[in-house]
Amino acid sequence: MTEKELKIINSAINLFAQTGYDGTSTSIIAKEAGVSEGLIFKHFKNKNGLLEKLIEISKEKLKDMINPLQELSHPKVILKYILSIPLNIGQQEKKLFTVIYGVRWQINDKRMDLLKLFEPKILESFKALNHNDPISETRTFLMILEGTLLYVLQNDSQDSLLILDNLLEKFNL
Amino acid sequence: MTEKELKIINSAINLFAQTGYDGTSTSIIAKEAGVSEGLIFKHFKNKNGLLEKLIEISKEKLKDMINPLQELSHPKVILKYILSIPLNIGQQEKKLFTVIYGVRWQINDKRMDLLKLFEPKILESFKALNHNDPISETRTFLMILEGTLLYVLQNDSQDSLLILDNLLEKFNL
Amino acid sequence: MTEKELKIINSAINLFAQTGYDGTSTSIIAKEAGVSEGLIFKHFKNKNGLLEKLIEISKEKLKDMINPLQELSHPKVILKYILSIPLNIGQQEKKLFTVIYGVRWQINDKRMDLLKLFEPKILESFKALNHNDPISETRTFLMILEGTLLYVLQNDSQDSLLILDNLLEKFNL
Amino acid sequence: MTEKELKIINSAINLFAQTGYDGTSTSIIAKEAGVSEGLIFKHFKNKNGLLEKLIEISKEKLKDMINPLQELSHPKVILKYILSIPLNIGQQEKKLFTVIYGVRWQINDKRMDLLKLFEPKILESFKALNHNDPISETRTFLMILEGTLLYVLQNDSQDSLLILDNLLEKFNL
DNA sequence: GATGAATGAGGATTCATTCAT
DNA sequence: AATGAATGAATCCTCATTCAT
Repeated sequence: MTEKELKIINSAINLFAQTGYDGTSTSIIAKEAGVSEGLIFKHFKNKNGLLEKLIEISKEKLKDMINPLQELSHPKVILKYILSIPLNIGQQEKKLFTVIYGVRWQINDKRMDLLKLFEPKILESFKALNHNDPISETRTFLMILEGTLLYVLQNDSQDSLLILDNLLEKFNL
Repeated sequence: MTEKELKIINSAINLFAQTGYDGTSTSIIAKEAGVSEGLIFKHFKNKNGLLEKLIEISKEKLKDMINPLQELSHPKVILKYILSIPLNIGQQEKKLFTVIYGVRWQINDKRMDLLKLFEPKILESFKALNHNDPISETRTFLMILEGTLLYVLQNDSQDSLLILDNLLEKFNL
Repeated sequence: MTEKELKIINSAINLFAQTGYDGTSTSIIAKEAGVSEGLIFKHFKNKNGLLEKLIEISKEKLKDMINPLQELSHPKVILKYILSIPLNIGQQEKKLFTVIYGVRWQINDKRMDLLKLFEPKILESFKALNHNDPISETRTFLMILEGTLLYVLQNDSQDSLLILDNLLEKFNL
Repeated sequence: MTEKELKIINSAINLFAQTGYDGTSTSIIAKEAGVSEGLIFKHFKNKNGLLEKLIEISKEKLKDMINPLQELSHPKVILKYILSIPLNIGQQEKKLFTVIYGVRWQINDKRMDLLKLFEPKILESFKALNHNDPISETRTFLMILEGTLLYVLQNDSQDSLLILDNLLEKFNL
């Protein structure tokens, strides 16, 4: 990955997050990145190829967030940790996820359902806790997780802790 | 409102919901509506004017959903009712809200925050219930409400009742 | 067919004949025609659609050349007439056929084989003349017809009559 | 001439013959040749330089075809031989000539008129045969020669002998 | 109210070409 | 000799929008 390739990616993240995929021209991306427009196509083949790259990067980031889960064993701790994820994401991740959400409504692709990645872990945890309807509870958990993520993406709130406490209580965690 | 005007609106709702605002050309809308392209501009001035119309319609629909609330007095009943709203919306509303969500990420406009409309009622209800932190609880309630709406928009689920029960329990309703 | 549509077609014929299909940009065509570039695409969908139109027109012209054949009955007269066709085409037809020939090497399409249209008439005539191998003779006739057309397209010769006489002699016509 | 240079030339012949000069990008040529795109420009300066090389090669091939003529003395034999040339060319030559023909309509260059090379020999032969209008007959001969070449380039026919016989008869050869 | 011909700016993409290594 | 990253002009095409009828 050359330096200019990286600059393109970063400009794309910023611009797609601000003005959306369709609303961002490749020429602006190039200008912002200080790069010729042609280079975008050399590296990513397509404007869409550039988007695909961002999706791929998002997946990587999410996997990095899941990794620590492997070392946790207690189900309550696992669920706590998952619920805290949306409230702890950094600026770069926020932008990336904003891009994904902005595009999700045009592109019907399972890969867009980022949080689905957590489903197995959540289900397994509720089972371990002997919840009487773990499947429903998992669905609700995911819905709330998504609501939280959406809130964070749009509000840059400071009271993450307060929000988290409130949510934990709802799930007796 | 002429018949052709209505056809334009309906085509716009369907197409914007499917392929997004930017992804839908005025020419396709016209073709779908069986109407000349020029007519769209006669009636709505702009492609954006057409979108504004859809937003306006969405607001109307939401107000229709809030109206019954005026006749309810018991706070628990009010909150129950609000939570049930996303789970009971019809096909047309679903499409409209999908349009709004698809556009929300490019257009930073308070009017896009549809559910904010319910905030006063929710806050008032939690206060009436003597909740010890009604403001936080309202925020959480709204987050979950949005998570629910998102889920409904994307999954056309059949078990609305199950989901609702599960959510009510979380708020002791 | 509007006036501007016609202007586009004429500019296309001239430019394609001069600089080839690939060598002619839609923007030059538009400029030459005194028309906005977009109009080309409104009317012909594609640059290729414009080419298709020219091919279609060429076919029409050829059919107009064949029509008089229906009224001829004597096989020798028919063959004479066909051989004279390349030598009598006008300026506009010359340009059109030049376009077709210029494009024929990239596009492998039966429709490009203009002279094939005459094959049935030629074969029928040689049969009527009791030629001992009418199929071979037809092939040779077509080869020579094409050689003649090519010569005319590239040389704007004045001695059509001389050439024709020479050819007629070869076929005992 | 390095091995890679040769590979470039061969790829160019194949691709230009298939999709035309304009229709073939230097990048495809490079890919097909298994070579970096830059190398094309190192060796041939230009895309056009590459074409010039192919034209040059074509001339060589034609000269190789003419050479045996020097050893022939009888005019009828000479004309026979010339007429047989288009019917005996190999695959590689076919492709090369197809390239030339494809480009001939854009580039107005005498060098494109391949068969002109034979003119002196043909004229001289008809004179030796005491033809009463050797100039006209030469022109006709060249026209037919070109028609034959065109036929061969487009039809990969198997009955070369039959065609040749038929042509010879037309010239009393 | 309605049409459809016409516009022109802007968009994604391709392509020949250069240059440092 | 050979690579491959990088360029920027040019190309085809789309799209919102206007206007005469």
